[in-house]
This record gives sequence, C-alpha cells and structure tokens, in this order.
Amino acid sequence: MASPRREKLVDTATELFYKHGFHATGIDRIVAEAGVAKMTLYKHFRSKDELILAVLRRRDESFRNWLMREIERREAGPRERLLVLFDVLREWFRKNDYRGCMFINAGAEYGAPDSAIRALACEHKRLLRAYVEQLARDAGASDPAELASGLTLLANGATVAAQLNCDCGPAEDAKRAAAVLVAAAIPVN
Amino acid sequence: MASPRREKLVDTATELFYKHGFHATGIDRIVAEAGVAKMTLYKHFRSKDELILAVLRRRDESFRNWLMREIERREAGPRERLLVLFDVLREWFRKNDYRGCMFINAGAEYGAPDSAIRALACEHKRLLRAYVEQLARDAGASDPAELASGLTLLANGATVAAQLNCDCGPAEDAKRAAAVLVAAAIPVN
DNA sequence: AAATAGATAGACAGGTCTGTATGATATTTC
DNA sequence: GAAATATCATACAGACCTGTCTATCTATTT
Repeated sequence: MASPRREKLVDTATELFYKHGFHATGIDRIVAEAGVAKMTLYKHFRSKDELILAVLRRRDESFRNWLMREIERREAGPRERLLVLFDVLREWFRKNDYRGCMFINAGAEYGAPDSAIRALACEHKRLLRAYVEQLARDAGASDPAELASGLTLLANGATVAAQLNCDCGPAEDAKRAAAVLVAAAIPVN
Repeated sequence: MASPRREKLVDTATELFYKHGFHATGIDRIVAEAGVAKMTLYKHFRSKDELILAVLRRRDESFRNWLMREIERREAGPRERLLVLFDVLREWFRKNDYRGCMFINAGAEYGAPDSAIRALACEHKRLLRAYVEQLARDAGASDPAELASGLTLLANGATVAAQLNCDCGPAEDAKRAAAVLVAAAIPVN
C-alpha cells in the first residue's frame, strides 16, 4: 500500500515548499530532486494542488506528533506543561532551516475563503488549539477554552515573529506572557 | 514630483498582491488593471521586487497611520488604549477583503534570511511594537517592553488566526488575554 | 509652430509553469 | 515464463512569467 515513490515525492515537496514557498516551487524541480519521473507524480496526484494538500495533511500529523512527544518527553507537571510548550517552540525556532509555520505560509499564498488549502491550515490550527485546551483542562484551569485561546495566540504570534526576525527570542517573550495567563487562570493549590 | 501613474501602479499592485499573493500576481495584470503601459512601470521600478518593496513601504506607513488614528479617535485613557488596540484590530478583521497582514504574507513568500522583503516586513513589526511600547509606557507599565511584547504577540497571533479562520473572533480572544496581561503589568491606582 | 519629453500599444526574447502524450524499460503477479 | 502493472526519459502543448525593444502618439515647452 505504501508506495515508496509517493512517500519520496511528499518528502521532497515538503522540503521545497517549506524552504522556497508553494508558487515558487515548480513541479519539475520536485520530480528532479525526488529522482522520480513526472508522470509518476501525476499518477499519484491529480494536480499540484492535490500534492500540496497531501503535503499539508502529512505535515499536520507529523508536526502535532512531534510537538506532543516533545512536550511529554520533558515530564513536567500538568501546570508546567503549559509553559513547557514554549520551550519546545523555542527549539523549533532554533532549527537552522526554520521558516515559520507551513500552514500559516500556505494560508498566505492561498488565502481565498473558498480555498481547500486555507481550510486545511485552519483545521491544523484547530487541532493544535484543542490539544492545548486539553492541557489546560488537565492543569485545572477554570476556563480551559479561554486559557487555550490566549496561549495559542501567543504561540502563533511567536511563530511569525521568530520567522520575520530570524530570531528565537519571541519564544521567551511568549513564555513570560504565558506564565502571566497561566497564573491568572489556574488557582495555585 | 508626485507622479500620478506611479501612485496608481502602487495602489493597484497593493490591491492585487494583497488579494492574490505576490508570486501569483503577474506584471501584465498589474499594468492592465492600472491602465498603464508596461514600460512606464519599468521606468519607475527596476524590477518586480523593487515594486514589491515600494508597495510594502507605502503600506507600512499607511497601515501604521490608520492604526494610530483609529486608536486615538476612540479617546480612551492611557490604560484603556492598550485594549482599544484590539477593538481596532477587530474592525480590521471584519473588512470583507481582509486577507491577513501583508507583511506576514510577504514573509511567507520571501522568507529567506537575506531577503530585503523579509527584512522590511521585520522592520514594520518592529515599528508597531515600538508604538505599543510607547502606549505601555504612557499607561505606567512597570516593564513597558515586556508588556508590549506580550500584546504584540497576541495581536500577531490574532491576525493570522482571523485570516485562517475567516472569522474575527480571535480579536476578542486576544483582547481578553490582553486584559489579563495589562492587569498584571500595571498596578491599578 | 517646432522641438522635446513622456506615455502609449504591441511585439518579442528567453525562460518557466502545469499538465499530457509516447513509447521503452522494470518490476510484480499469476 | 507470461501478463499486467508501475515507472522511466523525453518531448510537447499552451499558457504565463519577467523584462526589453520599437515605433507611434500626445502634451508641454520653447
């Protein structure tokens, strides 16, 4: 079932789209760097847009898995976990190939309200927010939804600031602000 | 000194770049919609990138002016002004041609560390942050820089969330979180 | 009225884009 | 071994891209 060539195409496309953008990356370059014939690409994906959607679907899964694993790996208490999120973000920003959030970038290029790509980016953000809301619930927040809103806004803001500034400082700024929100939302016991 | 044709070109390019993106908008379309000859464009701008830079420079000025005017127009006290910012953001998100922040979008398409376009987007964000820091100082914040960091992160987060969600709700979420940050940073007198 | 400067439309060059067609070559399945 | 499937390289179509060139037209200035 798992076609190795399809995997390779999605991998290569992910890398190129992330680094250079979606419109700026041509099909010819993707197949050349993947070492795959162009016809093979069009046998697996009906169009470039379908390839982009496949890339984003996989990225959604792998990124959320990476984030959750990194957070859990740090073995913090339920309350600290909400702040550990920003330590993990900092690690992400520090990667030398960091180019912001791929879904925000996709939304910037395909921003039409009826775009399937934008809708998928929206769904990715919704799932991340739901995860943070669960963390807030586990931490005993009085209003988990509201705390999750604030924390995800800070996280998204830091994500774009780190990209534009080429600097991971926003992660620490966001963590400080997040600590204030957490302190206000969760009564210390 | 002010060439009306140049102005018209920048206006039209701004609109098209904002709506469809930078790579997706061709020179031919810009000159056609501006009703200007292509050679006139290349007499005023050496290349498409130069046109993009001119567009962003003008947008930086007009957007910051609009924001400041809207905030001041509401005649709130120095402390409330920090929250009024998010009411103004909400108005922005509600516009039916809202497509996110043009500078974040530009950074998504031209994200290379050595890109002049990304650098200009970065500068725009720096100026906005400096303005918020001044507001925080006027409001008597104990650490204006830190409060400004938190508020601008929330604002940027809301800006991208509103675009991806096609919904201005993030402005209200951000305002609630901002109120918590303001309350913690400014002792009530 | 003549000269100068700027704008015009349109063609063009050279390249890239997406997506398709073709016919040969591997690889898998029966 | 044979049949069916997958992949290959390559060329191609038709459109679009940026940027240049030219020859005409219009307006202002002298």
